[in-house]
Amino acid sequence: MTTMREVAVAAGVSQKTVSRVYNRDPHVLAPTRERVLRAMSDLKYTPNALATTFRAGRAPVIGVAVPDIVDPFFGAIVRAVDQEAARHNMSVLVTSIGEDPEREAEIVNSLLTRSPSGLILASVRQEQTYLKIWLDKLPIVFVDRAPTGVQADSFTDDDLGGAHMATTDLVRHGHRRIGFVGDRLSLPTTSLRLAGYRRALEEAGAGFDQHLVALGVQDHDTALAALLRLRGLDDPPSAVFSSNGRVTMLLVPALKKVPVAISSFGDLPLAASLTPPLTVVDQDPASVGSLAARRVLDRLAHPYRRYRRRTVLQVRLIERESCRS
Amino acid sequence: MTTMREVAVAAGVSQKTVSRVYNRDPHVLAPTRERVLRAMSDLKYTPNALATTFRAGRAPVIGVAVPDIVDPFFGAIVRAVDQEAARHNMSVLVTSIGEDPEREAEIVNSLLTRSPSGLILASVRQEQTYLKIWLDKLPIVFVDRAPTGVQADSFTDDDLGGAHMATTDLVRHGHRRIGFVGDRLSLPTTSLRLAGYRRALEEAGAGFDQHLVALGVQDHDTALAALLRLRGLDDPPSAVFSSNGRVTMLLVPALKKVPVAISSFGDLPLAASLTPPLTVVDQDPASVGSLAARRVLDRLAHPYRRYRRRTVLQVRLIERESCRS
DNA sequence: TTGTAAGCGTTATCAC
DNA sequence: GTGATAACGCTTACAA
Repeated sequence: MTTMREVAVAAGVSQKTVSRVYNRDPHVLAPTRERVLRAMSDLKYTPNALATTFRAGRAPVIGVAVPDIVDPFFGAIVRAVDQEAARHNMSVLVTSIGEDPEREAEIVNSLLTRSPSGLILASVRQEQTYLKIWLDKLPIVFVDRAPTGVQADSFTDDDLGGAHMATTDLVRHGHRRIGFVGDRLSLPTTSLRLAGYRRALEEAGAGFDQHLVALGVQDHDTALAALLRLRGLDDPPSAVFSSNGRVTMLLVPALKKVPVAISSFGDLPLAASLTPPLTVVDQDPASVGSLAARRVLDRLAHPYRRYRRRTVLQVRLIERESCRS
Repeated sequence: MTTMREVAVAAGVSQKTVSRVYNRDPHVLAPTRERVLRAMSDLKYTPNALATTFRAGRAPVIGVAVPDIVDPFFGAIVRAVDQEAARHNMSVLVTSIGEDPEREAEIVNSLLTRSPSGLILASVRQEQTYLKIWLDKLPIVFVDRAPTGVQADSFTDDDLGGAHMATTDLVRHGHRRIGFVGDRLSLPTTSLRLAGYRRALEEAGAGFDQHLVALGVQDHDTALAALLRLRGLDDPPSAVFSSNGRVTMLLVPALKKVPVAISSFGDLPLAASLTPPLTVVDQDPASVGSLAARRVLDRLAHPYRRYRRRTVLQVRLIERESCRS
């Protein structure tokens, strides 16, 4: 790798002049610039990005931490961030947190150690106070789940509204007993969706029944168990509302054994091709990722500008047939 | 952030001694080490990773470039790399290449500019000679698709064998006219799978018919068009073999309009829950990612050791009902 | 307009 | 065993 110093020698100028030319500083005479440019191309000069980064004190990189990059929802967020970042000559440092809240701080801190210029996070924790020491060092933007215990930007979906919409839709299709199947109430998405579900039921005069709430779904076994428990109730539900796409993915195979109408918060890749086609609340993760990335970039470009902290994106119901049954 | 210099002053030693203590150099007297360690914890010393990286000349990072991170196949590779990397205090720089071969070099070169310690690549190009200048600078490992025009490690699946297996299975279910639906023959995966398909047909005495090969599938429209063209043949196929998971994802919705038996190279998230359940060749992308990451790490740890260049992983057929028709 | 010198925080060299 | 000094490649401050 050839360095600025070498280019400087070749062009018969100082290192600083090469730096100026490279960085398009106008204070260089045209002929000088020509000489330097020639030397640069002759020697195939490429700047050492590591040195620039070191100098700058931060890497031209956006860190992204999500529960699971294989989940198409989070995958879409990461891809959108990547595209937005690429436009600004930035790269994306990703990591999958997993579902264990205990490990998050360690994983994210290790990501932050790499001095990214910004962080985009879908936290699996109930509070994120461990991030406090970082808040004044780089822009941190929460996606999908708003922060608790720290002040930071967030782009989330209208969890309450979406759940309300989906539940109301089930009621409209004649369901009175509707189960809620989810993972952990410690996640704001889940608790908000439960709230939306509950409100819809109450508004419909169908009443809220704690027994219809089945939490703790983590894998195929717990998903099946949840459905079996609901079916075993004295007054079993005729439909269930699944609180997120991951849970729905686990629930779908179990529906073969425990058929029941279903509506899902979160779209799935082949939702329309299932039998019956799945009714879902569509979330547009690409927009979330894109907005989050742009916010990071905006904050870097305009450190003192003020922004709206919390942005809630609208969701829409895609009615298909699984809500009937 | 406190620096080594500050720790050195606090402990009354030289900067180099702090460095030695931090790096567990045994050539430090116990009492000296104690003093330094105390100073480090008093001042909450954390090394500046950017400086270390600059010094080292490469970042503790593995670059990963895949066509599309949202594709669960590639997502699983990325996640596996991430897990393996994390164990070695490395991070992962990802990027989605897209499907345009023209853009790959630019995208991957920009990733390489960040000086990752290694690169894992699922190329969308027919040849990768643009990587030649990098080969002696960092370990490059190809996944899913073996390299052409450059010598590098690769972890791929048994494309020919898997396609042969799936096609033979279709024949066993009574199909004689079997279509091949794919994307681009310039991808080694596609051409190898076509070869396996062809060999299976010839071995079965069913003969190979060029008209049964439908390429160019890129989206829902082209997928449907491919099926329609095949159905319109004088002697239409009773089954199709889909050359990869992405194509299958596009084909599945079209099957509603053009029903035909199908078998897919590449598993899908809800393959077993479709109607009919999809017969697939299962690929285990997590192993591919994990092996690739370990190879990168091994090469970094043992620069002069020799390794097998090409590793082909076995695949297995998961028989479900879509192959019947 | 151009150049000199210093410095970012770490590690390597080589004395002592 | 420990430390002074230089070096990595770039940018900033300041001079000329």
